[in-house]
Amino acid sequence: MSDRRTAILEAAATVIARRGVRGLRVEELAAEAGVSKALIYYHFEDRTDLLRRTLAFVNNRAERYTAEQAAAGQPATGAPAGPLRRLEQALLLELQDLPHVRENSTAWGELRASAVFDPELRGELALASVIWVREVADQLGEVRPTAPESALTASAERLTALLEGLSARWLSGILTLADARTRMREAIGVEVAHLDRLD
Amino acid sequence: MSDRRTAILEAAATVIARRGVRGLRVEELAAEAGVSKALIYYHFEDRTDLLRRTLAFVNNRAERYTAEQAAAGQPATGAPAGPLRRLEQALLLELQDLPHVRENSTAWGELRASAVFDPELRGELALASVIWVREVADQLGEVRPTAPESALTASAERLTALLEGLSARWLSGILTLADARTRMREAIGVEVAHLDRLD
DNA sequence: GTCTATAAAGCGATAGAC
DNA sequence: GTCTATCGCTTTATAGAC
Repeated sequence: MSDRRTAILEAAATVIARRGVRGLRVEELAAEAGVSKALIYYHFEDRTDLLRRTLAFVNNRAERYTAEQAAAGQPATGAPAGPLRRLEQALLLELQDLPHVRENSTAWGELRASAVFDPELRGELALASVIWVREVADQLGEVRPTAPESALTASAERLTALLEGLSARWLSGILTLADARTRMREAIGVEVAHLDRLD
Repeated sequence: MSDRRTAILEAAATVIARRGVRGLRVEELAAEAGVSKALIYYHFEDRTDLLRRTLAFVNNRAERYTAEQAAAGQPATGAPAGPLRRLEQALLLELQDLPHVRENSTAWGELRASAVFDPELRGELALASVIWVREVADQLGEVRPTAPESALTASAERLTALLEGLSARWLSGILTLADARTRMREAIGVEVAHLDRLD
Protein backbone atom coordinates (compact mmCIF):
# COMPACT_ATOMS: atom_id res chain seq x y z
CA MET A 1 0.00 0.00 0.00
CA SER A 2 1.32 3.38 -1.02
CA ASP A 3 2.46 5.84 1.60
CA ARG A 4 0.00 8.43 0.36
CA ARG A 5 -2.91 6.06 0.76
CA THR A 6 -1.88 5.23 4.30
CA ALA A 7 -1.42 8.90 5.10
CA ILE A 8 -4.95 9.59 3.89
CA LEU A 9 -6.35 6.77 6.03
CA GLU A 10 -4.49 8.05 9.07
CA ALA A 11 -5.84 11.51 8.43
CA ALA A 12 -9.34 10.09 8.00
CA ALA A 13 -9.18 8.46 11.43
CA THR A 14 -8.07 11.78 12.89
CA VAL A 15 -10.83 13.76 11.22
CA ILE A 16 -13.51 11.21 12.14
CA ALA A 17 -12.39 11.39 15.76
CA ARG A 18 -12.67 15.18 15.57
CA ARG A 19 -15.91 15.58 13.62
CA GLY A 20 -17.56 12.18 13.42
CA VAL A 21 -18.37 10.24 10.29
CA ARG A 22 -21.18 12.64 9.43
CA GLY A 23 -18.90 15.58 9.99
CA LEU A 24 -16.12 14.24 7.80
CA ARG A 25 -15.68 16.60 4.86
CA VAL A 26 -13.48 15.52 2.04
CA GLU A 27 -12.01 19.00 2.01
CA GLU A 28 -11.03 18.88 5.68
CA LEU A 29 -9.61 15.42 5.16
CA ALA A 30 -7.54 16.68 2.24
CA ALA A 31 -6.18 19.52 4.36
CA GLU A 32 -5.40 17.16 7.23
CA ALA A 33 -3.58 14.78 4.92
CA GLY A 34 -1.86 17.62 3.11
CA VAL A 35 -3.16 16.62 -0.31
CA SER A 36 -5.79 17.82 -2.76
CA LYS A 37 -9.39 16.67 -2.76
CA ALA A 38 -8.96 15.16 -6.19
CA LEU A 39 -6.20 12.88 -4.95
CA ILE A 40 -8.56 11.36 -2.45
CA TYR A 41 -10.94 10.46 -5.26
CA TYR A 42 -8.00 9.04 -7.17
CA HIS A 43 -7.15 6.68 -4.32
CA PHE A 44 -10.69 5.86 -3.21
CA GLU A 45 -13.85 5.20 -5.17
CA ASP A 46 -16.08 7.49 -3.19
CA ARG A 47 -16.87 8.60 0.32
CA THR A 48 -18.33 5.25 1.41
CA ASP A 49 -15.37 3.33 0.07
CA LEU A 50 -13.10 5.64 2.02
CA LEU A 51 -15.10 5.05 5.20
CA ARG A 52 -15.04 1.29 4.80
CA ARG A 53 -11.30 1.27 4.33
CA THR A 54 -10.79 3.61 7.24
CA LEU A 55 -12.70 1.19 9.43
CA ALA A 56 -10.43 -1.65 8.34
CA PHE A 57 -7.41 0.53 8.96
CA VAL A 58 -8.53 1.49 12.46
CA ASN A 59 -9.18 -2.15 13.30
CA ASN A 60 -5.75 -3.21 12.16
CA ARG A 61 -4.12 -0.47 14.12
CA ALA A 62 -6.03 -1.44 17.26
CA GLU A 63 -5.07 -5.08 16.84
CA ARG A 64 -1.49 -4.02 16.39
CA TYR A 65 -1.25 -2.06 19.60
CA THR A 66 -3.19 -4.67 21.53
CA ALA A 67 -0.67 -7.26 20.37
CA GLU A 68 2.26 -5.01 21.29
CA GLN A 69 0.75 -4.49 24.69
CA ALA A 70 0.33 -8.24 25.17
CA ALA A 71 3.86 -8.92 23.99
CA ALA A 72 5.34 -6.41 26.43
CA GLY A 73 5.30 -8.76 29.38
CA GLN A 74 5.27 -6.62 32.48
CA PRO A 75 8.65 -7.06 34.23
CA ALA A 76 6.84 -7.30 37.55
CA THR A 77 7.05 -4.79 40.35
CA GLY A 78 5.79 -7.20 42.94
CA ALA A 79 2.22 -6.73 41.65
CA PRO A 80 -0.08 -9.77 41.23
CA ALA A 81 0.85 -9.78 37.53
CA GLY A 82 0.03 -12.82 35.46
CA PRO A 83 -2.91 -13.43 33.17
CA LEU A 84 -5.48 -11.47 35.17
CA ARG A 85 -3.40 -8.34 35.02
CA ARG A 86 -2.89 -8.82 31.29
CA LEU A 87 -6.62 -9.17 30.78
CA GLU A 88 -7.29 -6.02 32.75
CA GLN A 89 -4.73 -4.08 30.82
CA ALA A 90 -6.10 -5.25 27.50
CA LEU A 91 -9.62 -4.16 28.36
CA LEU A 92 -8.59 -0.89 29.99
CA LEU A 93 -6.41 -0.05 27.01
CA GLU A 94 -9.41 1.44 25.22
CA LEU A 95 -10.33 3.56 28.21
CA GLN A 96 -7.47 6.02 28.22
CA ASP A 97 -7.35 9.70 27.44
CA LEU A 98 -4.48 9.50 24.99
CA PRO A 99 -4.96 11.11 21.58
CA HIS A 100 -4.16 7.89 19.80
CA VAL A 101 -6.56 5.76 21.85
CA ARG A 102 -9.32 8.33 21.92
CA GLU A 103 -9.04 8.56 18.16
CA ASN A 104 -9.36 4.83 17.71
CA SER A 105 -12.26 4.51 20.15
CA THR A 106 -14.13 7.42 18.68
CA ALA A 107 -13.62 6.26 15.13
CA TRP A 108 -14.69 2.74 16.02
CA GLY A 109 -17.81 4.01 17.77
CA GLU A 110 -18.68 6.24 14.86
CA LEU A 111 -18.21 3.57 12.27
CA ARG A 112 -20.24 1.10 14.29
CA ALA A 113 -23.00 3.64 14.64
CA SER A 114 -22.89 4.26 10.90
CA ALA A 115 -23.18 0.55 10.20
CA VAL A 116 -26.70 0.62 11.63
CA PHE A 117 -27.72 2.52 8.51
CA ASP A 118 -25.08 1.40 6.07
CA PRO A 119 -24.92 -2.41 5.71
CA GLU A 120 -21.82 -2.03 3.56
CA LEU A 121 -19.84 -1.41 6.72
CA ARG A 122 -21.06 -4.46 8.57
CA GLY A 123 -18.72 -7.13 7.26
CA GLU A 124 -15.64 -5.36 8.49
CA LEU A 125 -17.33 -4.68 11.78
CA ALA A 126 -18.38 -8.26 12.47
CA LEU A 127 -14.90 -9.50 11.66
CA ALA A 128 -13.21 -7.14 14.07
CA SER A 129 -15.70 -8.01 16.76
CA VAL A 130 -15.12 -11.76 16.46
CA ILE A 131 -11.36 -11.31 16.71
CA TRP A 132 -11.70 -9.12 19.77
CA VAL A 133 -14.09 -11.51 21.57
CA ARG A 134 -11.79 -14.44 20.77
CA GLU A 135 -8.83 -12.55 22.20
CA VAL A 136 -10.64 -11.73 25.46
CA ALA A 137 -11.97 -15.29 25.77
CA ASP A 138 -8.44 -16.64 25.38
CA GLN A 139 -7.12 -14.39 28.09
CA LEU A 140 -10.00 -15.34 30.36
CA GLY A 141 -9.09 -18.96 29.68
CA GLU A 142 -5.61 -18.30 30.99
CA VAL A 143 -7.06 -16.77 34.14
CA ARG A 144 -9.42 -19.70 34.73
CA PRO A 145 -8.12 -22.66 32.72
CA THR A 146 -10.78 -25.09 33.89
CA ALA A 147 -13.78 -23.01 32.83
CA PRO A 148 -15.72 -24.41 29.88
CA GLU A 149 -15.16 -22.79 26.50
CA SER A 150 -18.76 -21.67 26.10
CA ALA A 151 -18.71 -19.86 29.42
CA LEU A 152 -15.48 -18.10 28.45
CA THR A 153 -16.98 -16.91 25.20
CA ALA A 154 -20.15 -15.69 26.86
CA SER A 155 -18.13 -13.81 29.48
CA ALA A 156 -15.95 -12.32 26.77
CA GLU A 157 -19.00 -11.16 24.84
CA ARG A 158 -20.39 -9.49 27.91
CA LEU A 159 -17.08 -7.82 28.73
CA THR A 160 -16.52 -6.51 25.21
CA ALA A 161 -20.08 -5.25 24.90
CA LEU A 162 -19.72 -3.58 28.28
CA LEU A 163 -16.45 -2.02 27.20
CA GLU A 164 -18.17 -0.57 24.18
CA GLY A 165 -21.02 0.73 26.29
CA LEU A 166 -18.66 2.31 28.80
CA SER A 167 -16.53 3.78 26.07
CA ALA A 168 -19.60 5.31 24.41
CA ARG A 169 -20.71 6.76 27.73
CA TRP A 170 -17.30 8.21 28.41
CA LEU A 171 -16.94 9.79 24.98
CA SER A 172 -20.41 11.27 25.11
CA GLY A 173 -19.82 12.78 28.53
CA ILE A 174 -22.25 10.61 30.49
CA LEU A 175 -19.51 9.02 32.57
CA THR A 176 -16.10 10.26 33.64
CA LEU A 177 -13.15 8.28 32.42
CA ALA A 178 -12.32 7.28 36.00
CA ASP A 179 -15.82 5.89 36.57
CA ALA A 180 -15.76 4.00 33.31
CA ARG A 181 -12.44 2.40 34.24
CA THR A 182 -13.70 1.48 37.69
CA ARG A 183 -16.84 -0.15 36.28
CA MET A 184 -14.72 -2.10 33.81
CA ARG A 185 -12.36 -3.37 36.49
CA GLU A 186 -15.25 -4.38 38.73
CA ALA A 187 -16.91 -6.21 35.86
CA ILE A 188 -13.78 -8.24 35.24
CA GLY A 189 -13.77 -9.25 38.89
CA VAL A 190 -17.43 -10.13 38.77
CA GLU A 191 -17.01 -12.24 35.65
CA VAL A 192 -13.99 -14.10 36.99
CA ALA A 193 -15.88 -14.88 40.19
CA HIS A 194 -18.72 -16.12 38.03
CA LEU A 195 -16.36 -18.49 36.20
CA ASP A 196 -15.19 -19.77 39.57
CA ARG A 197 -18.71 -20.67 40.59
CA LEU A 198 -19.08 -22.81 37.48
CA ASP A 199 -16.21 -25.09 38.46
CA MET B 1 -47.96 21.06 23.28
CA SER B 2 -49.67 21.32 19.91
CA ASP B 3 -50.60 18.21 18.00
CA ARG B 4 -48.57 19.30 15.03
CA ARG B 5 -45.46 19.69 17.13
CA THR B 6 -45.90 16.25 18.60
CA ALA B 7 -46.54 14.79 15.17
CA ILE B 8 -43.28 16.30 13.94
CA LEU B 9 -41.38 14.87 16.92
CA GLU B 10 -42.88 11.45 16.33
CA ALA B 11 -41.95 11.66 12.68
CA ALA B 12 -38.44 12.75 13.65
CA ALA B 13 -38.00 9.64 15.79
CA THR B 14 -39.18 7.53 12.86
CA VAL B 15 -36.84 9.16 10.38
CA ILE B 16 -33.90 8.98 12.77
CA ALA B 17 -34.53 5.27 13.24
CA ARG B 18 -34.57 4.87 9.46
CA ARG B 19 -31.66 7.11 8.46
CA GLY B 20 -29.90 8.06 11.64
CA VAL B 21 -29.32 11.53 12.98
CA ARG B 22 -26.66 11.86 10.36
CA GLY B 23 -29.11 10.98 7.63
CA LEU B 24 -32.01 13.06 8.85
CA ARG B 25 -32.98 15.52 6.14
CA VAL B 26 -35.46 18.19 7.03
CA GLU B 27 -37.17 17.52 3.71
CA GLU B 28 -37.66 13.82 4.47
CA LEU B 29 -38.89 14.68 7.93
CA ALA B 30 -41.43 17.09 6.45
CA ALA B 31 -42.69 14.38 4.11
CA GLU B 32 -42.90 11.85 6.94
CA ALA B 33 -44.85 14.28 9.12
CA GLY B 34 -47.00 15.36 6.21
CA VAL B 35 -46.11 19.03 6.55
CA SER B 36 -43.94 21.53 4.73
CA LYS B 37 -40.31 22.21 5.53
CA ALA B 38 -41.14 25.74 6.52
CA LEU B 39 -43.51 24.56 9.21
CA ILE B 40 -40.72 22.68 10.86
CA TYR B 41 -38.72 25.87 11.09
CA TYR B 42 -41.78 27.58 12.48
CA HIS B 43 -42.03 25.08 15.31
CA PHE B 44 -38.31 24.59 15.93
CA GLU B 45 -35.42 27.00 15.94
CA ASP B 46 -33.13 24.98 13.76
CA ARG B 47 -31.98 21.46 13.13
CA THR B 48 -30.06 21.14 16.40
CA ASP B 49 -33.02 22.40 18.42
CA LEU B 50 -35.17 19.82 16.69
CA LEU B 51 -32.71 17.07 17.55
CA ARG B 52 -32.49 18.08 21.18
CA ARG B 53 -36.25 18.08 21.54
CA THR B 54 -36.55 14.78 19.75
CA LEU B 55 -34.12 13.29 22.26
CA ALA B 56 -36.25 14.58 25.13
CA PHE B 57 -39.35 13.23 23.42
CA VAL B 58 -37.84 9.80 22.94
CA ASN B 59 -36.69 9.69 26.54
CA ASN B 60 -40.15 10.58 27.82
CA ARG B 61 -41.72 7.96 25.65
CA ALA B 62 -39.29 5.33 26.90
CA GLU B 63 -39.91 6.28 30.52
CA ARG B 64 -43.61 6.10 29.86
CA TYR B 65 -43.57 2.59 28.54
CA THR B 66 -41.10 1.41 31.15
CA ALA B 67 -43.49 2.72 33.80
CA GLU B 68 -46.46 1.05 32.14
CA GLN B 69 -44.52 -2.17 32.02
CA ALA B 70 -43.65 -1.90 35.71
CA ALA B 71 -47.24 -1.04 36.63
CA ALA B 72 -48.58 -4.07 34.80
CA GLY B 73 -47.90 -6.44 37.65
CA GLN B 74 -47.62 -9.88 36.13
CA PRO B 75 -50.63 -11.88 37.36
CA ALA B 76 -48.36 -14.85 37.94
CA THR B 77 -48.44 -18.06 35.99
CA GLY B 78 -46.55 -19.98 38.61
CA ALA B 79 -43.28 -18.40 37.43
CA PRO B 80 -40.72 -17.12 39.95
CA ALA B 81 -42.15 -13.63 39.41
CA GLY B 82 -41.32 -10.93 41.91
CA PRO B 83 -38.68 -8.24 41.72
CA LEU B 84 -36.10 -10.27 39.79
CA ARG B 85 -38.53 -10.91 37.01
CA ARG B 86 -39.50 -7.26 36.91
CA LEU B 87 -35.85 -6.25 36.65
CA GLU B 88 -35.28 -8.69 33.81
CA GLN B 89 -38.28 -7.43 31.95
CA ALA B 90 -37.27 -3.82 32.35
CA LEU B 91 -33.80 -4.46 30.95
CA LEU B 92 -34.96 -6.76 28.16
CA LEU B 93 -37.63 -4.26 27.13
CA GLU B 94 -35.08 -2.42 24.98
CA LEU B 95 -34.01 -5.61 23.27
CA GLN B 96 -37.10 -6.40 21.25
CA ASP B 97 -37.73 -6.30 17.54
CA LEU B 98 -40.86 -4.18 17.71
CA PRO B 99 -41.00 -1.10 15.49
CA HIS B 100 -41.67 1.15 18.44
CA VAL B 101 -38.83 -0.22 20.56
CA ARG B 102 -36.38 -0.43 17.71
CA GLU B 103 -37.17 3.17 16.89
CA ASN B 104 -36.51 4.29 20.43
CA SER B 105 -33.31 2.29 20.78
CA THR B 106 -31.96 3.45 17.47
CA ALA B 107 -32.81 7.06 18.14
CA TRP B 108 -31.24 6.91 21.57
CA GLY B 109 -28.06 5.34 20.20
CA GLU B 110 -27.85 7.90 17.45
CA LEU B 111 -28.38 10.84 19.71
CA ARG B 112 -25.80 9.54 22.15
CA ALA B 113 -23.34 9.11 19.31
CA SER B 114 -24.08 12.63 18.12
CA ALA B 115 -23.45 14.01 21.58
CA VAL B 116 -19.80 13.03 21.22
CA PHE B 117 -19.47 15.87 18.73
CA ASP B 118 -22.30 18.11 19.83
CA PRO B 119 -22.08 19.08 23.51
CA GLU B 120 -25.48 20.77 23.26
CA LEU B 121 -27.08 17.35 23.40
CA ARG B 122 -25.26 16.20 26.51
CA GLY B 123 -27.49 17.67 29.19
CA GLU B 124 -30.56 15.78 28.06
CA LEU B 125 -28.49 12.65 27.72
CA ALA B 126 -26.96 12.76 31.18
CA LEU B 127 -30.36 13.37 32.72
CA ALA B 128 -31.94 10.38 31.03
CA SER B 129 -29.00 8.22 32.00
CA VAL B 130 -29.20 9.14 35.69
CA ILE B 131 -32.91 8.37 35.79
CA TRP B 132 -32.38 5.04 34.12
CA VAL B 133 -29.51 4.00 36.42
CA ARG B 134 -31.55 5.04 39.47
CA GLU B 135 -34.47 2.95 38.24
CA VAL B 136 -32.35 -0.16 37.74
CA ALA B 137 -30.58 0.35 41.08
CA ASP B 138 -33.95 0.56 42.83
CA GLN B 139 -35.13 -2.64 41.25
CA LEU B 140 -31.87 -4.36 42.16
CA GLY B 141 -32.46 -3.15 45.71
CA GLU B 142 -35.77 -4.95 45.76
CA VAL B 143 -34.09 -8.11 44.57
CA ARG B 144 -31.36 -7.90 47.22
CA PRO B 145 -32.57 -5.56 49.97
CA THR B 146 -29.51 -5.97 52.17
CA ALA B 147 -26.95 -4.96 49.56
CA PRO B 148 -25.28 -1.58 50.17
CA GLU B 149 -26.49 1.36 48.10
CA SER B 150 -23.12 1.97 46.46
CA ALA B 151 -22.94 -1.62 45.24
CA LEU B 152 -26.44 -1.35 43.80
CA THR B 153 -25.55 1.79 41.89
CA ALA B 154 -22.33 0.30 40.55
CA SER B 155 -24.17 -2.83 39.41
CA ALA B 156 -26.87 -0.71 37.82
CA GLU B 157 -24.28 1.33 35.95
CA ARG B 158 -22.65 -1.82 34.63
CA LEU B 159 -25.99 -3.29 33.58
CA THR B 160 -27.19 -0.17 31.80
CA ALA B 161 -23.86 0.33 30.04
CA LEU B 162 -23.95 -3.32 29.02
CA LEU B 163 -27.49 -2.93 27.75
CA GLU B 164 -26.37 -0.04 25.61
CA GLY B 165 -23.42 -2.00 24.29
CA LEU B 166 -25.59 -5.01 23.48
CA SER B 167 -28.22 -2.84 21.87
CA ALA B 168 -25.61 -1.16 19.69
CA ARG B 169 -24.22 -4.53 18.67
CA TRP B 170 -27.66 -5.83 17.83
CA LEU B 171 -28.66 -2.80 15.78
CA SER B 172 -25.39 -2.79 13.86
CA GLY B 173 -25.70 -6.48 13.03
CA ILE B 174 -22.78 -7.73 15.14
CA LEU B 175 -25.01 -9.80 17.42
CA THR B 176 -28.35 -11.45 16.84
CA LEU B 177 -31.20 -10.24 18.98
CA ALA B 178 -31.42 -13.66 20.65
CA ASP B 179 -27.74 -13.56 21.63
CA ALA B 180 -28.03 -10.04 22.94
CA ARG B 181 -30.99 -11.05 25.10
CA THR B 182 -29.16 -14.11 26.40
CA ARG B 183 -26.08 -12.08 27.35
CA MET B 184 -28.29 -9.57 29.13
CA ARG B 185 -30.10 -12.22 31.13
CA GLU B 186 -26.82 -13.89 32.09
CA ALA B 187 -25.38 -10.58 33.19
CA ILE B 188 -28.30 -9.96 35.50
CA GLY B 189 -27.71 -13.36 37.10
CA VAL B 190 -24.01 -12.65 37.44
CA GLU B 191 -24.61 -9.25 39.04
CA VAL B 192 -27.18 -10.59 41.49
CA ALA B 193 -24.80 -13.36 42.51
CA HIS B 194 -22.16 -10.70 43.00
CA LEU B 195 -24.46 -8.76 45.34
CA ASP B 196 -25.00 -11.96 47.31
CA ARG B 197 -21.29 -12.38 47.85
CA LEU B 198 -21.11 -8.92 49.41
CA ASP B 199 -23.53 -9.78 52.18
C1' DG C 1 0.19 10.56 -9.22
C1' DT C 2 -1.01 14.98 -8.18
C1' DC C 3 -2.92 19.48 -8.87
C1' DT C 4 -6.40 23.53 -10.07
C1' DA C 5 -10.76 24.64 -11.46
C1' DT C 6 -15.45 23.80 -11.87
C1' DA C 7 -19.66 21.31 -12.53
C1' DA C 8 -23.66 19.42 -10.23
C1' DA C 9 -26.32 18.37 -6.55
C1' DG C 10 -27.75 18.64 -1.80
C1' DC C 11 -29.58 20.86 1.90
C1' DG C 12 -30.50 24.23 5.71
C1' DA C 13 -32.90 28.14 6.20
C1' DT C 14 -35.91 32.29 5.00
C1' DA C 15 -39.34 35.47 2.48
C1' DG C 16 -43.74 36.34 1.70
C1' DA C 17 -48.56 34.97 0.49
C1' DC C 18 -52.70 33.21 2.50
C1' DG D 1 -50.24 28.29 11.47
C1' DT D 2 -49.20 26.65 7.21
C1' DC D 3 -47.79 26.74 2.46
C1' DT D 4 -44.94 27.63 -2.04
C1' DA D 5 -40.94 29.31 -3.84
C1' DT D 6 -36.32 30.22 -3.65
C1' DC D 7 -31.88 31.75 -1.91
C1' DG D 8 -27.30 30.73 -1.05
C1' DC D 9 -23.89 28.16 0.93
C1' DT D 10 -21.76 23.69 1.33
C1' DT D 11 -20.08 19.51 -0.33
C1' DT D 12 -19.34 15.61 -3.38
C1' DA D 13 -17.37 14.41 -7.43
C1' DT D 14 -15.16 15.04 -12.11
C1' DA D 15 -12.43 17.26 -16.11
C1' DG D 16 -8.33 18.22 -17.73
C1' DA D 17 -3.53 20.11 -17.29
C1' DC D 18 1.07 18.82 -15.78
